[in-house]
Amino acid sequence: MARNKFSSYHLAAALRRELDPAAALRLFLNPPASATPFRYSLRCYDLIICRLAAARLFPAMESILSRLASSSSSSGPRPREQLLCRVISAYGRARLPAAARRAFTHPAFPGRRTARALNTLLHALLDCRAPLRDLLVVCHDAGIPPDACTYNILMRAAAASGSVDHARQLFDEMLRRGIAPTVVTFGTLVAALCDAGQLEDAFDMKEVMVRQYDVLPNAYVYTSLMKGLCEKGDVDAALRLKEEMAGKADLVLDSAVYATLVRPLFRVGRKGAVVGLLEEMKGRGIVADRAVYNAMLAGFCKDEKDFGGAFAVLDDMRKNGCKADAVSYNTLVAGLCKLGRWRDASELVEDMPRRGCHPDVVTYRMLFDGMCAAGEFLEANQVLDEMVFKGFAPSKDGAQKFVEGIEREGDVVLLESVLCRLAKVNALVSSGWEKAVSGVLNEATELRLEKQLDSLRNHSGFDQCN
DNA sequence: TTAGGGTTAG
Repeated sequence: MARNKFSSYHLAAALRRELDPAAALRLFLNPPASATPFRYSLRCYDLIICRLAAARLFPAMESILSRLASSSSSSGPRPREQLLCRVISAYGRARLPAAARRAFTHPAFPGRRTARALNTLLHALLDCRAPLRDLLVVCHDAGIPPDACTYNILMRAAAASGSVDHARQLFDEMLRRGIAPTVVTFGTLVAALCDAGQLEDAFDMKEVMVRQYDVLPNAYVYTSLMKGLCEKGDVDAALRLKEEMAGKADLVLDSAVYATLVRPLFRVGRKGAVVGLLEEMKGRGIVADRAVYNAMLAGFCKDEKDFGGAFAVLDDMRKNGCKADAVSYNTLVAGLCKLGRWRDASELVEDMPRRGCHPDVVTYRMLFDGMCAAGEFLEANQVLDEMVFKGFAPSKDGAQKFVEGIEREGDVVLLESVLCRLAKVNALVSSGWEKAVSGVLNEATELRLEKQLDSLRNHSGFDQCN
């Protein structure tokens, strides 16, 4: 009988099998009956916390952390810092900086914090767009000796705030403290210099890292430099740099290297060279990813205005097992609308779910704006219906143009319905509707509408619209 | 635990 008992080992296996996080939580809280009180292993805590963190079920995750805190205060193995790092990162990805900071000091993890946890927190805060000074305060307060990774994150924060000089100062500081820079340090610095347009300094850094620090440039360093060259309009120099990479046995070319080159080549009218790049990738066994395809879609739609070519790219993506995302489709929708081809855009949007991608708020806004720009307000009205149903609001400009358009149609009933629907998604701009209303409505209707809209603004009268 | 590439609107 004892052998059949459901142990923490069995629970861990069951948690691994259960893909639905809510079901996994129920399983964790109510393990099948066992003769003795159930003892949770650290592994079970680890599994459920990671699952809840990934699913962003934070309140549930916090309650499990509290249980862990009270259970780990007794003797036994301590929760690993790696788990703490998962929790902190999850809060960073969810843009919850205060929660990330609280997690860092959570009593469920009684062990001493190392640079690893500190670095994870710094990175989470950087994800939340925290300014460099906040990160420096965190470093100071933690009292943990920084390592190269700490400095790399701080340098990136400096660059993100637009100060390459500060990034360089941090580099000097790490050298003074005897911390050896890594290839990531140089990758960060080169990218920062390129973003700031300081290409010469970036190329100097590529030399210095080898000569003075014995660190070889990798694909990250090369890709940043190639992008920098393209932005200066020197695509050929970027292509030469790619050849330099190919000539080095220790370097592996990847999809990112090629993605960097695609749009710049389209921009200068060299789409034939892009075909050559794709062939080259194939020859090297590099699979084109979404970044490469999306760059091609933008090239065909915006530079070439060749929608046959763009749709062919979509087909290639499907054939090659690369799933087009909303951005891929939005690029096409935007291009079509810009040329007044809103019918084609509308057909594509309708077909998106069948193709495995649901239109997002950007898709609808572009289609809506495209129809308004073409003066097709009744068509736009249909799109608005779908948007409101999904809780999407049109852009401020789009809503205004639309209301003005409906006003010109002179259909009072439609105008009333439009204003109500716009109000539902908070897209009512007062200047727009007041102007529209004053043009077409008689005083009594105007007064009634105004009342309705006031009550809508006070979030109390949605039923009046139906 | 840290760095590179692409793209839609506003």
